[in-house]
Amino acid sequence: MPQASTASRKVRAAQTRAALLDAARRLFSDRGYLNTKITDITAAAGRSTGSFYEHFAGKDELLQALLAEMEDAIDERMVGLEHPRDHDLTDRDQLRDHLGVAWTVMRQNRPVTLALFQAMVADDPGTGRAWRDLREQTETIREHLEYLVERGHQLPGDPEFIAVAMGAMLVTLNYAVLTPPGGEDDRRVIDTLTDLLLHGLAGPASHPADEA
Amino acid sequence: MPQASTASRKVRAAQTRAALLDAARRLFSDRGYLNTKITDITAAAGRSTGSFYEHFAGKDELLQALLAEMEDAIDERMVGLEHPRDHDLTDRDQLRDHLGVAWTVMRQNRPVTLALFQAMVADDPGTGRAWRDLREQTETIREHLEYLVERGHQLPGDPEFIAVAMGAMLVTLNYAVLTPPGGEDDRRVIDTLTDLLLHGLAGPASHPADEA
DNA sequence: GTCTATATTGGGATAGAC
DNA sequence: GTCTATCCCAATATAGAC
Repeated sequence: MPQASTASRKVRAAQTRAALLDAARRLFSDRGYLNTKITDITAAAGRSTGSFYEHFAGKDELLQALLAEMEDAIDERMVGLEHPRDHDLTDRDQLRDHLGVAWTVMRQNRPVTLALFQAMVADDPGTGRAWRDLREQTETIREHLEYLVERGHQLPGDPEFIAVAMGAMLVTLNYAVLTPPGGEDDRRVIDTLTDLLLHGLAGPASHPADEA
Repeated sequence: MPQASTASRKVRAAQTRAALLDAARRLFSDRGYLNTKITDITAAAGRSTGSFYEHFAGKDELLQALLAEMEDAIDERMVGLEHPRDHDLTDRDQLRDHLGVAWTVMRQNRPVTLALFQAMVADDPGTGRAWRDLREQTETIREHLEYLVERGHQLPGDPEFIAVAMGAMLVTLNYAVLTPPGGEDDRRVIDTLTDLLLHGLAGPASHPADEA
């Protein structure tokens, strides 16, 4: 049975770990993952370098921990929500819903999504990691698109490619757009992307009847 | 007036410079810009480190030189080609033409475009460089979109944002797609992107009359 | 201009006291 | 577990002979 001192030791360890993760998040969203040094994190967290390695083997492992935390948070919010394969992405509301969730999650976890993006791009291009990562991240979208194809809908091309292309646009915009999350800007982004991806630059075709 | 030995000296210097640029191009497309060390370049070029600094102040300056070479090559091929603002990107042929040129140029200069992409993403996110770069690279598209708006066409959102979103998709796909340039794959990519951006996932609207 | 050899530095990682 | 102090190396950059 743990003594009081042992327990308190554990608590402090957890505090340190949390402080490191928190400092990392703050730094990542500002200077980015690549330019943030381990010493920057420890300094911002008010801990020592030695202490860092007691908790993480390196910066990449810390990023994995942040990712795990993010996924836990998402799972918690999504608990019990069914997500059947047969969503119709050519339905505006359903498409908007998907893009909205994706965008919101990315924005709310910007330090992490941004770090993952940098890590992906910093890797050697020849490894094909970028395609693999994008493919994984857009798995759900791909399934929905494949479902559409099965039902006889004519997509502009290969579902896998289209899904990756959509993902590429989203993650890069998430990186490039600086406006703070949760505001009016997010709504506008989601609306624009929805309409762009639904009907393209040409817009919803105005039926001859409408013009009369 | 330069002597024979002086001229030959200049020639050898130019050769070295060219060898360094060439080696860099080869390495960039494989391991990427960020992971390529200056010593890698000099080794691949069969020159010494000291010699490198005689030609470039650093890796970033070498990249600028590569960029300049690329722009020269483009200018040369585009010489005399008018590019009026009043292109209609809701016309399939014109849209496809723009996307095709953009994609082909990126692919043919993949070492450079890839390096520029990595450099853009590696920068601190807070500086807004990503948005600025994407905005610049899509200037032509933006102008065409603004022209459409002026003519009363309803775009899915702000022209600047749409142009950047299109650029984000293109440059990230250029990074992620590994297939060699110039092949059948390029044609398919261009076709898919054209149709996706023209009419979206829903596809060209089938008029009620067509279904009868 | 190009080379070899060396200086320099930033930052990741560990040793050992507490 | 946390700290301070130190080691270590990779990679940049320079010095100086040729």
